[in-house]
Amino acid sequence: MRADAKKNYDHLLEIARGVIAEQGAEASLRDVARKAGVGIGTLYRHFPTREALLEALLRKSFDGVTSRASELEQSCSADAALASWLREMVALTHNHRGLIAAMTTALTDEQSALHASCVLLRGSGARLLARAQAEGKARPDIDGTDLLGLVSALAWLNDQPSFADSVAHLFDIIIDTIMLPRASPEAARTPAA
Amino acid sequence: MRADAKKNYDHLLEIARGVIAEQGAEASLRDVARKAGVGIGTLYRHFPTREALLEALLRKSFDGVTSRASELEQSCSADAALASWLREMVALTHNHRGLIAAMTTALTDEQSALHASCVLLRGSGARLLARAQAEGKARPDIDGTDLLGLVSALAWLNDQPSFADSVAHLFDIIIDTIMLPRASPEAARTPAA
DNA sequence: ACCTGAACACCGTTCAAGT
DNA sequence: ACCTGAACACCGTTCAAGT
Repeated sequence: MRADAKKNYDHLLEIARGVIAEQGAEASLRDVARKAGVGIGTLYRHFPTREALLEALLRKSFDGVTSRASELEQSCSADAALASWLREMVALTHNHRGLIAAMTTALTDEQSALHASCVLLRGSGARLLARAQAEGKARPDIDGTDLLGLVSALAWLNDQPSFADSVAHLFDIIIDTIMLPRASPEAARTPAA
Repeated sequence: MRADAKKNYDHLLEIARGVIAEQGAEASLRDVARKAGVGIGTLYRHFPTREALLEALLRKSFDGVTSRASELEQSCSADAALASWLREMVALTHNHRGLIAAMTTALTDEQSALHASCVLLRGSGARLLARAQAEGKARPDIDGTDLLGLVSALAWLNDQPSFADSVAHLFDIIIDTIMLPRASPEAARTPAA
C-alpha cells in the first residue's frame, strides 16, 4: 500500500472508531468520510462494505476474546472460564450499538467480512462450553450456537435503554441456567420424579 | 372523519399491513403511500409517525394478547397461563421484523404512539407472573420488566435467521428457568395467599 | 495506484398550494 | 377538511475523470 493510501486508511479507521462509538454500527459512512476529510470514494476503496470497516475496527477486540478464551481454558476452572467468556462477549458488543445485529447476520453470511470472526468467536465459546459440559458443570442440552444465541440476545437487550436496569440481573439468571449446580459430595442425587 | 379520508385511512392500513409483513417495521413509508396510490402527505396526515402507523396496525393484536391474558388468569393454572402468554408474545412479534425493537424503545418513551400498548402488555404479563409467584410456580426474583426483557430478547432472536433453528429450544430453556419445579404432593402445602 | 465528487436512486419529513 | 407533491436535507453506492 502506498504511503498516502495507508495514511488515509489509518485515519479513516480512527475517525470511524469515534463516529461508531457515538452513533452505533449503523452510523453514516458519508459522515465518516466527511469527518476524515476524504472523498466518499476513498472510504469505499479501503472498505468496500460496512462489514469490512467494522471488521477492521474490531479485529483486535475479536482476537482478544478468542485468545483470552484459550488462556481461560488453561488457567481457570471450566465454569469460571465459561462465565468469563460470556461476560467478555457482552462487553465486546457494549458501546457498539447495532454491532450484535451485524454479527448475527454475518454468522450465516459467508460473504460478510465479519463472517470468519463470528465463526471463530462461536468456536471459542463452544470449546469452553464443551469442557464445562464434560466436567458436568454446564447443562448438556445446549451447543455452541445455543450459547451464542443466548449471549447475543443478552447483548441486544444490553443495547436497549428500556432494559438497562434489568440486564445485569438477567445476565446472572442466564449464567445460572447454563451452569449446573456442583453436585455436593455426600448428598444423594436429586430425587427423580 | 370525512368519508374520503376514512377510505384513504383504511386503504393505507391495508397496504401497510402487506408491506410491513414483507419488509418489516422499518419498511419505506414512501413505498406504502405509493402502493396505496396516495400522496406521501396523506400518509403523514393520518399517521404522523411510524409508531402511529404500527399502533393502528397492531392495536387489535395487542388487545388480543391482553384480553387473552385476562382469560388465562381465570381459566388456567398459573404456570400454564404464564407459559401461554410468553408464547403469544413471541408469536405477536414474529412475522413483523423490527417490531420488537420499536416496542422496546416505546416502553420508556412516553411520546411514542406505541407506549401505552407496551405498558399494558407488560402489565398483563406481570399479573400472570405475580400469580404464578404467589403460588410458588415461578421464581420470585424477577419482576414484570425482567419478564418482558426475557421475552423481548427471545423475540429479537426469533427475527434473526442465523438462530432460526435454536429459538424453539432456547424458548423452552427460558420457560424452565422462569418456572419453579412443582413441589411434590407430600411436601408442604402451597402457602395460602 | 489512488483520490475525488458528481450522479443516481433512494429515504423521512414538511408545507404551500390546490380541491 | 383533506389531498398533493415539490422541496429540503439527508442516505448508500458507483464510476468517470483527474493526480
